[in-house]
Amino acid sequence: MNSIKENIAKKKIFEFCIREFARAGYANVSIRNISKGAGISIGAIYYYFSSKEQIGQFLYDKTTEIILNKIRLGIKKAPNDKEALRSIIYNLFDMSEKEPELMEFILYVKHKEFLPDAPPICSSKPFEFIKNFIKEKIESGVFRDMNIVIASALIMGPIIRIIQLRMDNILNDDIRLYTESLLNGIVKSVFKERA
Amino acid sequence: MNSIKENIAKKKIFEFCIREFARAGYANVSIRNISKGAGISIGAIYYYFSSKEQIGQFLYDKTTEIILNKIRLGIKKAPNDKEALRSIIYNLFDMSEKEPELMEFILYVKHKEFLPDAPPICSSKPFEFIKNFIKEKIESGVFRDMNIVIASALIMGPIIRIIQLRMDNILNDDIRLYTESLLNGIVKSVFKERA
DNA sequence: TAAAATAAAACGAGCGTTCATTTTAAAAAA
DNA sequence: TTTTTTAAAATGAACGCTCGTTTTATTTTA
Repeated sequence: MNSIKENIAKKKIFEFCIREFARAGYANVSIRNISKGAGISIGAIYYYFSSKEQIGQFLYDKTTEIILNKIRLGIKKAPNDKEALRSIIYNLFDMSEKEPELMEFILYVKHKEFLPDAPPICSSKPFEFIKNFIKEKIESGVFRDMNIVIASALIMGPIIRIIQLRMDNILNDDIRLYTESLLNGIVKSVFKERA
Repeated sequence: MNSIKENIAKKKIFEFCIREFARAGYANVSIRNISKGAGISIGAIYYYFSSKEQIGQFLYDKTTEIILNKIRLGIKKAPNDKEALRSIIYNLFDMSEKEPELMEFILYVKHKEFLPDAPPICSSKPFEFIKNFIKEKIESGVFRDMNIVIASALIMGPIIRIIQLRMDNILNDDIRLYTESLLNGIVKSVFKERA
C-alpha cells in the first residue's frame, strides 16, 4: 500500500536512526537531528510517523524480524545439532560484522525508553526462537539435562559477550574467525559428554 | 575533608540517581527529578556537584570501586582455582540480589552518555581485574590454552547473561542458587580436561 | 483539480545551569 | 554571656535553549 516515496523516506529514516539511536541513545537523538541526518523534513517525518516513539517501534519491529529470519534459516539448513549451534554463532557474528548498527541497536539500545510495553530484548522473537531450540535439545537428550535458563546463558552469554567486545572496539579482528573456538567451548559446556 | 552534611547529601543523591539512571536512563532523569527525589534543592546539588555529568562520574567511580573490592577479596580468600571462579560468580550474583540498582547501573546504563572518555564497562577496573585472573590461569595451564578473549567470554558471558535475565524479571528465583550449576558448565568449557 | 508530500514557522513544556538571596551555625568580639 | 561577624549551606525563580509536536502554507504528483 505504501508509495515508493514513502518507502524511500522510511528507509532513510531507518538507516539514520538505527545508527544514531545505537550511538547516542534514543533520548539524545532529536526529531531535528533525524530530519537533518536522514534528509527528510520534519513535516514529512510526522506525515509518515505519528510520533517519535513510533519510529522506535518501527525500528524494533524491522530489526527483530531481520535477525529472526536469518537465525531461523540457519538452523533449518543445518545437517546436525552441532552445525545448528554453529549457524547460530556464525550468523550472529556475521550480522555483527556486516550490519553492526543493527546488532548494536538490538543489544545496546534501551527499548523500554520508547516501547514501554515491549518485552525485554532477551524475550524478543529471535531470542525466543533460539530458546526453543535449546529447550528441544535438552528434552531430546542432545544437551546435558540442565535448567534451560542455565543452558541458555551458557550458549548465548558468550556469543553476546564477544559481540559486545567487538562493538566496544576491544576486539579488532573479524569475530567470525572466533566461531570455531567459541563453538568448541560452548559444546563442552552444554553437550552430553562422549561415552 | 567532606563535612557530614555534604556526605549525607551526596549519599541521598547517590541512592536516588543509581536507581533512576538504571531505570529511566541518564538523559531521562532531570536535575529537577533528582532534586525532588533525593530531597536536595537544585541549588544544593550544584553546590556539591559542578554539573549533571559530574554526578554520573561520581556514581561510576563509587560503583566500580565497590564491585572491584568485593571481587578482589573473594579471589584472594579462595583456596583454589575452582573456588576462585566460584567466588566471582557468587559475588556477582550476591550483589545482584542485594543491590540490584548498583549492578543494573554498571551493566545497563550507557556510561558514554555522561562520561565521553570513560572506557567501555568491560574495561572498567573490576572487569580488568577478572580478565587478569583469567589470563594468569591460561598462562599457568589451569585453563585450556585459548585466546584470552574467548576464555573471558565463556566465563563472564553466562554470568552477565544470568544477571540480566534476573533484572528483566525473566528469572524469579534468587540467582545465587544457580551458582553451582553455572560453575559446572563454565568449568567444563574452560578448565583443562581431566587426564 | 484533488490528494499527497514537503517545508517552515510557531507552540508550550521542560531542559541544565546560574545567581541573588536567605538561612544556619559556628567563631570572634564585646 | 551576649552580641556581632563570617562563611558555609541551601533556596528557587529566572535564563537561554532545545525538545516533540502542531499548524499553516506551498509545491508536487496523479
